[in-house]
Amino acid sequence: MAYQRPKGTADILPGESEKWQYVEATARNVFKSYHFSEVRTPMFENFDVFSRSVGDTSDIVTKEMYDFHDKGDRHIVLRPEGTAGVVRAYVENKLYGPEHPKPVKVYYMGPMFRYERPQSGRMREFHQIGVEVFGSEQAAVDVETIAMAMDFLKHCGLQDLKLVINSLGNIASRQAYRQALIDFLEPHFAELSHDSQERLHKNPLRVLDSKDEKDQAIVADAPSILDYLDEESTAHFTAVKQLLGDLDIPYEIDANMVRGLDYYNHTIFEIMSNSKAFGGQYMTVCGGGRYNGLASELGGPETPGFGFAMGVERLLLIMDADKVAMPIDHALDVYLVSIGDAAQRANLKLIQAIRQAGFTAERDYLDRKAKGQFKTANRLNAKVVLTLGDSEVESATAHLKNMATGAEISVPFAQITTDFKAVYETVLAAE
RNA sequence: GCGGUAGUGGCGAAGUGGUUAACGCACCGGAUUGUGGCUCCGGCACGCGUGGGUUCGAUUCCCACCUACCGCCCCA
Repeated sequence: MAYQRPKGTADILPGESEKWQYVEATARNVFKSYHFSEVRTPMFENFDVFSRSVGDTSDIVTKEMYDFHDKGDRHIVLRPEGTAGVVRAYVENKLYGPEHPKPVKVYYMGPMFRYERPQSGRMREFHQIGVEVFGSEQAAVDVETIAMAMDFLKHCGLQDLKLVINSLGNIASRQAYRQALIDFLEPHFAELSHDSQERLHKNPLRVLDSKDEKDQAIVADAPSILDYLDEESTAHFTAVKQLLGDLDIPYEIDANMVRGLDYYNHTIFEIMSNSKAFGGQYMTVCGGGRYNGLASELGGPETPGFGFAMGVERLLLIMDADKVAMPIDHALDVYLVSIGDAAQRANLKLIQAIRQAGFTAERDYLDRKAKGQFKTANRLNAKVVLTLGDSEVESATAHLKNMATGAEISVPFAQITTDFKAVYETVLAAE
């Protein structure tokens, strides 16, 4: 094989691309009903946009970014996630200005890049559908946005979803907890896994997330962040839980759940699926939360924010495993069969007229025999086949065959070019 | 970054240190000068992931690399 696609990338071919379109269209529809608008930001940003926002001790920044220096010696990175760029755009374009009604609600969909070892549901170039809401601290924003994510996944046919929430509290609460956690873990330092030792001082919350058994045993007795929430943080989290209850959205609280990105505070959540696609294990399809303070971190005014992102590859994996039926439209209205050069020429005008009339039409381009052309028409599921040979060209009349019934009728060219809709209906009615 | 498994035509899949690399599906052609299904006949890998090495000879043995899949790490 002369050329191969880069490791961890995929070609999304016809047959597969229709599924992507369906998922994307579903997202647009659902998001529209919540009054979100699309935003499109660059696929690469300055390095600082991510190191500032995602956190320079995060795994994403320390080892997973596709970064390089361009010909102007700018330090560029292919975006590893969507939020930072959207926040940058929000600030740079002053969407915080008074002429923009608050909250500003946007969604995006597109490729993200992380330098990782590919696995099922994890690619180096992968795709996310995400949303961001700027300008409101209200718990209703958290809850409605979570509800929208659930809504979307249900529209995609997903069953058995589990919503897990937690609160990281505001900056003060988080700082207090961070210290408490360090104080708790330090006596156990020698027993911790290597990774957790590394993280203890850089990002102790991540130790909570460790899958190492010994770490988990230690962490089991660690203080809970929920006990360190101050009054404001508690009030917010309580409101979130109440509103989820009002909407009858079931959820679990996992006080050990953290996020890989540093910018989160207050509510964080994940939506998980235990689909066969992941061997019955729970796998996260959607993750997000609140990120008050990120906009100011990127040079804008203090602005509360809330958002989520979901992995399209993972979503599609689940939909495949769960055999979700997608209404994919492959309909071909007309296939044109022509025998001989004169017929081919005549067909050109007819097929264009048919397409202009709003019908889907295909023909043969390989000079195949009539039989071969009919076989193709059949395989493409053409509803009607229009046949043309020398005699038809002479009489300026085409044969139209109803492929379902086998009935055939003759129609003058003039009628086909001027009113194909009527012709088509006549053929379909032919027994 | 670490560990494991694998890589033969468009797809699935057999196979061997040595003349022409099974078979199935798909596709193309013919039987049927211009009509879909079935059947029958015929065609379809100068090649066995890539590059080296061993050998008189390698798809088969050895090494490296690449890629995919699974797990770790982490995440969507």
